[in-house]
Amino acid sequence: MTATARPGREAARAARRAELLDAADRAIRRDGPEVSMETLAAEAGITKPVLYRHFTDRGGLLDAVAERHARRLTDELRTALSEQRHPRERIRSVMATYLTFLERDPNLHRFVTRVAPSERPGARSAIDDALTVVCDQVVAAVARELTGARLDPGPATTWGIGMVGMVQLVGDRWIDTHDVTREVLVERLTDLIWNGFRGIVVSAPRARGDLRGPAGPVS
Amino acid sequence: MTATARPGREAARAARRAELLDAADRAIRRDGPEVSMETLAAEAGITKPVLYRHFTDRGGLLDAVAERHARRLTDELRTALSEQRHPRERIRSVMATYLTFLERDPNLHRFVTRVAPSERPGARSAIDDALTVVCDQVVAAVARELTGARLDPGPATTWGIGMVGMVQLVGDRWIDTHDVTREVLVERLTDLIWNGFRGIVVSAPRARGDLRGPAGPVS
DNA sequence: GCGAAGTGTTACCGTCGGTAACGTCTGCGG
DNA sequence: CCGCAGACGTTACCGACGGTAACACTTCGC
Repeated sequence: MTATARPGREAARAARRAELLDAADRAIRRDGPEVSMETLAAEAGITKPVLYRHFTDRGGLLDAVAERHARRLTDELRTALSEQRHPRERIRSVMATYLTFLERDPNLHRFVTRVAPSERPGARSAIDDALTVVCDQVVAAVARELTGARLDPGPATTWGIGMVGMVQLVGDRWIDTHDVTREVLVERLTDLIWNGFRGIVVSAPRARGDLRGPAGPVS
Repeated sequence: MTATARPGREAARAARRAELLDAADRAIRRDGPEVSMETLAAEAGITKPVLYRHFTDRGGLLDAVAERHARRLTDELRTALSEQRHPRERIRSVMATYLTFLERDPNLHRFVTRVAPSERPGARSAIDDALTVVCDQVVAAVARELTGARLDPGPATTWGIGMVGMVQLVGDRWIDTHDVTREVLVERLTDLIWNGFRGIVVSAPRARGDLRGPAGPVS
């Protein structure tokens, strides 16, 4: 617009894209996830073809919207996982982070976890990727914990993913009922997970340096 | 008044409905969950309006298809929960039941857990209900276990739902990778859950300890 | 035979995702 | 100053799909 010199066509395009995403975000928050492309465009003050010049298709747009939030979430989770030193606090921190995110905007969460993935039949959506990222983070943390305790890190993937799924469904139901406070929920989930691990660690054969088989560290 | 209450009429209609559902089931298995109503009708050897006379709309049809499988699953889970006496075996049995169901027809599972629910925007789908039923079953079992151990059954809902979510996501990812056998997966999940509970039950007043440190022997 | 009710059809509508084709403003090189 | 390249925006349309109206054929009780 003004004397912005030459912000670079590329940068300008990226900025415009961000604006469109902001508008889409507003529209989704307001009208739910089934908004038509027309409404999406109208919210941005333009018409459909412009949207299609910035995003390949509806799936691409929704995917991009979801990706922003997913990225924010994964970032927060990453710090939560890295900040806390004590394993139990780490678990609790992750739980609290996720549930806070969930509580902040339930509609958006529904959109991200339910609608956006199923909107693109075959393609791997950014949401799937984001969930994968979250799972990978947790899995890696679990694996570290296991190897630190001289245990076979093989089950880390299963357990890590399991924790994510656990929090996901619990959170999903909790949005509707809101039957307990977030703090209580966090406490309960942490209890279950923490005790689960402690039980495994305590009851497992603890031969030093005995990682069953040639199974290396988890990918 | 509709005094024409033929005894066979109602049954015939139900039978026809079942046929249509069978056809829909085949089509979904073959072409994925995004099948058009035309294809669905064609698979049954008829045209669209007939479908709409038996089911209110697309959502209703999909819902009915999903409900059958959901009912089968919940039945199997119910028996699995009631047959086994030992808590650990009960957990294992439920896990195995669900994963077997999952393995038997992955596309169908995807359809049931992903597509069908989001197909009806606001309405509570039969799938949601089915998931609720499953959760309720597990929650009740957990509550029984807790009260049996003279513990507060308050967290039962959280833990029960958490377990369901855990198995759900783990199973979902497992379909794609199939990185371990079902038996191993069942074992790992059972380990986590069982140890989680044992840890809680054993250490009613929670004792905190670092995983890496010399965790005091429990049990 | 005749209406009622069920089963089936064709032909259509409205919506929506997606696109082609056109107009407009801007800045650049001649 | 002219013209042209190209991004930004539009209108008008297509095709697919969910859903429905209207009509035709069988069946059965009266």
